[in-house]
Amino acid sequence: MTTTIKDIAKRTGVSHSTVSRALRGDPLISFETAKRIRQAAKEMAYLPSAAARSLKTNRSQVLGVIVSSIDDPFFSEIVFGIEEAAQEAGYRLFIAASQHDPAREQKIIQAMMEHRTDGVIICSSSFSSDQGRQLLEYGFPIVVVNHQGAENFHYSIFHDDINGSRQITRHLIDLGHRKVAYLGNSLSGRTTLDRLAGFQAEMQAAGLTIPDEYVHHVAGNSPQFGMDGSNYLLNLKQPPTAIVCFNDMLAIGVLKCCRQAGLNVPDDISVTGFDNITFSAYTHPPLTTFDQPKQSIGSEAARLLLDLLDANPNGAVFQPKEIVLKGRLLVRDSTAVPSAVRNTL
Amino acid sequence: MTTTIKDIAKRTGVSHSTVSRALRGDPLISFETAKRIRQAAKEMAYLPSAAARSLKTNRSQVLGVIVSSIDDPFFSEIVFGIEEAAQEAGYRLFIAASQHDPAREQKIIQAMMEHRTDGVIICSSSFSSDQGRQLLEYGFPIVVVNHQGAENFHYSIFHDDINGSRQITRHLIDLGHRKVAYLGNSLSGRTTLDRLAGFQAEMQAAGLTIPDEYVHHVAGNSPQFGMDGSNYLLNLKQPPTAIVCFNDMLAIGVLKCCRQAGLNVPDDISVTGFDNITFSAYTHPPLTTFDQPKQSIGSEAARLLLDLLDANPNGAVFQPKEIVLKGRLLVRDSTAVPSAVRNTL
DNA sequence: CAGCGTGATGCACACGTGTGCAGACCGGGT
DNA sequence: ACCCGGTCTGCACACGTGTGCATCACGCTG
Repeated sequence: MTTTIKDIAKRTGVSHSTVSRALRGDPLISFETAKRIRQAAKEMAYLPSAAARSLKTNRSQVLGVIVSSIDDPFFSEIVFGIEEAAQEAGYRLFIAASQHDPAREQKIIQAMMEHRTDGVIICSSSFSSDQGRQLLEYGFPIVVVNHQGAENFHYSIFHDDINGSRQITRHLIDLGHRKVAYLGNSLSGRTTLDRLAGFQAEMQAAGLTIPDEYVHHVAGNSPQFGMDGSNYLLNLKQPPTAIVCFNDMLAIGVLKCCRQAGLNVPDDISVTGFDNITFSAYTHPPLTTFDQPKQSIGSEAARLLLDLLDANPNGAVFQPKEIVLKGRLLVRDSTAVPSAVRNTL
Repeated sequence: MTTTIKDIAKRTGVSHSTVSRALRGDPLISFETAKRIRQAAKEMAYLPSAAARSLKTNRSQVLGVIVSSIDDPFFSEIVFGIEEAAQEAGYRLFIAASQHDPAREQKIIQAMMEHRTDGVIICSSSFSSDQGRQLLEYGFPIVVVNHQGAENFHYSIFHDDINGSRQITRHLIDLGHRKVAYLGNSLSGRTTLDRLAGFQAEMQAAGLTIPDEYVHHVAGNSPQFGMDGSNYLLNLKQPPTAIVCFNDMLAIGVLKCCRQAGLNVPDDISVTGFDNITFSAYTHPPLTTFDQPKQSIGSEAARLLLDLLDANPNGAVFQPKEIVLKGRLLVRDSTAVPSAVRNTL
């Protein structure tokens, strides 16, 4: 059996309320008594029951985290940031992966509500707005990561993807590329659209047109999908001289596909990624990418949510808040002057 | 306010006990009443309070998962397997990363105990036996993944690393390698020792000796550590013709280091990994590795734990159980006949 | 008509913790 | 002697759910 405050009360000869107060550090209890009680608690290896406390206080000290998939390194790093911040504040994490499956999402939401999670952080790109509304109706503080459906929720934190994508594109244009394609992931919703928008904006600013077939979407994030997508692009009548990939995962597949097609990166074709996941530094050639501060995004999201929790009990409705983080262009070796231009030098 | 069974009781004109029974599907309640109650519950958007239930039943429907680090793809995939199995059985996951930090581990354990987690799965390589004992004393069912300190716990599930490592080593020996080095991760405890043992056993079986300086350990799992380690090995007076790496993460760093040193893999030197993480198929050259069934390991661990939970309430002590899973050698392009041998052909 | 069994429901308590309120105790000032 | 204020502690109830037991209505049998 686990020991309870009643056991401690019996042993120290006080009431269980006194024990409760003493352990919570209530100044009502005299120092001497509190000391005795703490001592006894330690000796009896007392551990408070989170269930009982949460039942009484309506606070679970748990944050829910909904993520598209755990084994995507991008999300892993964000979760890492969340965990750091949560841990520090004495909160625990309740993590679940939606796997782009609506039925599964529904179960996750239900579970989080049943556990009376204090708040929820959504990093799932495919999160439906119906389900978001459902959470909101229950009064859950929600923070959205990565701009996903941010208009429905009031608190969000995201990376400036449009700007990042513009920088990537600018970099390629500066190198002399004119025929640039975009490879997106149709499952990534808003994020892929933002990056596409940045790409288009910068191309347009440079007076360059984008043939329809140069914008291609695949339905997943793995390198395998990157290979599929680049297969398509490389087999166009007019293949591009550079491919802007939605993220590093796809780019890694693109690199492999190019190699298999006998193309040398970056001499024959340039490839860019996005996110700067760990492995992007170890591809061959190392990937030019946009370094998104993933860990900061996670920890900022957690902090924002925690702030909301501190304020909400008053019933005070916060101002909607958006935090935008900026990353930086990381030029490595997968991009270079296109061969056509090089030959004219 | 959230609705409770009392609210439903008031609305349907029955007692709260009847509601409780009806919703739990107790056959004591007449079909008609149960139907009315279920209907009302749905209309009122009732969601049971996990805290209250868990307080009363002493079951939280939550499994604790302790992992070394979330952003290591190897662990991510194991967690993925755990989640699949847990979700199916109606259990939730409580994930925490120890980051090889004992203080942090202590906090994690405490949190899990306070939440009265139904059971714990430990995937953390650096988990101290003190803390394990602490968990056991509290009567937690524990399943250990990857052989880590399995002798202290009664239920474990792991991959046959010794055999896998032998196969990898055998493969290199068959190719003609005689000067083979092992690059381990000193933080991975038992796992790295098993793989080292397999390596040594197979080398010995082939009548080959291993110079002391051919066994080298680094203190982490990132590719960067792999680069550090291979830097050491390549600068020996007698550098090896093949490097057996503890895992893919290290191997990925080794590949990069070799390239930077102007060495061609596999023509100049062979490199092997272990685990078959997603990226090992996309390195250049694609990595020869040992495919460990990570997802199965996770789901098997969860299933074993769930079995324990079903049985334990009776107080019946289970037989200790070890489940050993086997993987398979995956020969890709990072290994080849050593140049010295090739030249004599 | 009494007695009994059966099926459906309510009563009351329990789980472990937190908290408003009352009350006990003590010392000091009139 | 009385009162007052301050300090400390206990009583009792609450949180939402689950469950043993008593209760009640009903129909059947002898």
